[in-house]
Amino acid sequence: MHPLRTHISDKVSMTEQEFDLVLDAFKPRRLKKNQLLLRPGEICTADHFVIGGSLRQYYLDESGKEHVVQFAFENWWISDWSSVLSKTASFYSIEAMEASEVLVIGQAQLEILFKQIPALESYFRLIFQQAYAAHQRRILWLQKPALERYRYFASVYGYFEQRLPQAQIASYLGLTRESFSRVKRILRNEHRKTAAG
Amino acid sequence: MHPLRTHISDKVSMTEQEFDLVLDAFKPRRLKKNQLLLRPGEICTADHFVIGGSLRQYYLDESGKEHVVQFAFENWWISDWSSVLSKTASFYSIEAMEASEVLVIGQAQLEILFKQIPALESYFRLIFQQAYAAHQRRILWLQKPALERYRYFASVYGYFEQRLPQAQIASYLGLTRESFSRVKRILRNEHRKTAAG
DNA sequence: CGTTGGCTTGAGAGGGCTCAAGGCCAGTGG
DNA sequence: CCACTGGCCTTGAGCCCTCTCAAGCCAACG
Repeated sequence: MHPLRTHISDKVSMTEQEFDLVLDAFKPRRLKKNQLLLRPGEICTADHFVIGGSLRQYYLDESGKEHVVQFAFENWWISDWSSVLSKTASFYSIEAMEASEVLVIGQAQLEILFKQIPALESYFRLIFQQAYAAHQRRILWLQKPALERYRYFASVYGYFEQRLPQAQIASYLGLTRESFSRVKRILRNEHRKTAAG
Repeated sequence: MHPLRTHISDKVSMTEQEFDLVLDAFKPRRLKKNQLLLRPGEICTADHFVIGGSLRQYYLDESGKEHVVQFAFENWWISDWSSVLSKTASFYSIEAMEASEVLVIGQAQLEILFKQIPALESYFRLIFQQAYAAHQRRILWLQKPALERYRYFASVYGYFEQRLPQAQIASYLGLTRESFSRVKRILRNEHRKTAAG
């Protein structure tokens, strides 16, 4: 079954015909490593469903530092919904971290589909609801010290962690690479002690 | 016009009959100052639309400190959607900061209405989409130094600021009361200089 | 083998925290 | 009318965590 179909079926029920309609509205797009899917200053007009690879959404601050706000892997959605909704310039970049493939759907197209297929709107309502809840949790643990942040990250992102460069994880955790490196050393030492008994 | 009707009409179009159906599904609830609308450990099963007053949603950490994640004023929605969705115990409290009145709707009831009135689901989809975008922005400025956080807060929350106790604002900004107090002094001094020329 | 990218280590600085007082009302009761 | 109280905000001193800046290390690659 198509990965998008699987993902939708996990949340709402949709007929084959409806899903075919949905799938027709998407265009596939391949991205090379480090290629940008969205550039800051552009108005984002589409949503993207990740078929393969991994992407990150980040903000470039005044001093040129990158702040990762979001990752996306297989079966995740990624977009700057703030820009889409308000039709204003995005201040985020979305970049492929590995060679990736995404399915693209324009917001206008999506709105049309919502009218035809209420179940699709239910699905997106759930997606946003979950994303919102996840971000609320993230705000909480961003206020904890570095070590706990990392522990939480490791527990939530589990095996994805291995696919991510340290610098990206550090940024996502709101840490510098250096501090992140030190945090990991502390954890390593704890494990050594535990292992040694 | 009913405040909820106004709020819905700003985002989607809905007939009188549909809106009457919606409104019938709500129950009003009055809260005294400091009264809890949601207690940690409870499963949250409802959404709440604020008619009057103000509420805050906060997390009590292991050391007993409160972390405000969200405020709600007139015409805002507030709930622990994470708990609603997953039907698990909430780790948030929602408390009235002033004597307040909210309209309550159970999630089950809401799902039924979604089936009957697709426009309502559109409305909620938009609400969540906006809430998500707002939280993403919040994550960004939570990483900036205290002064900038406060400036941003003041620019976004504008006149609500006067209705909020300092301690709540401090917590929302991820600061202690003391640090927040110092930040405000710095800003006052800046203004004095500017005013004096 | 030099370069480049990604990770680690070190030393010093600084922003925000903790703990502990101190000030300023508004409300209350003598 | 005034002292007392409790809530709320401010101030101060010292500390700690994380940042910055600067090297150093290692593996991959040309």
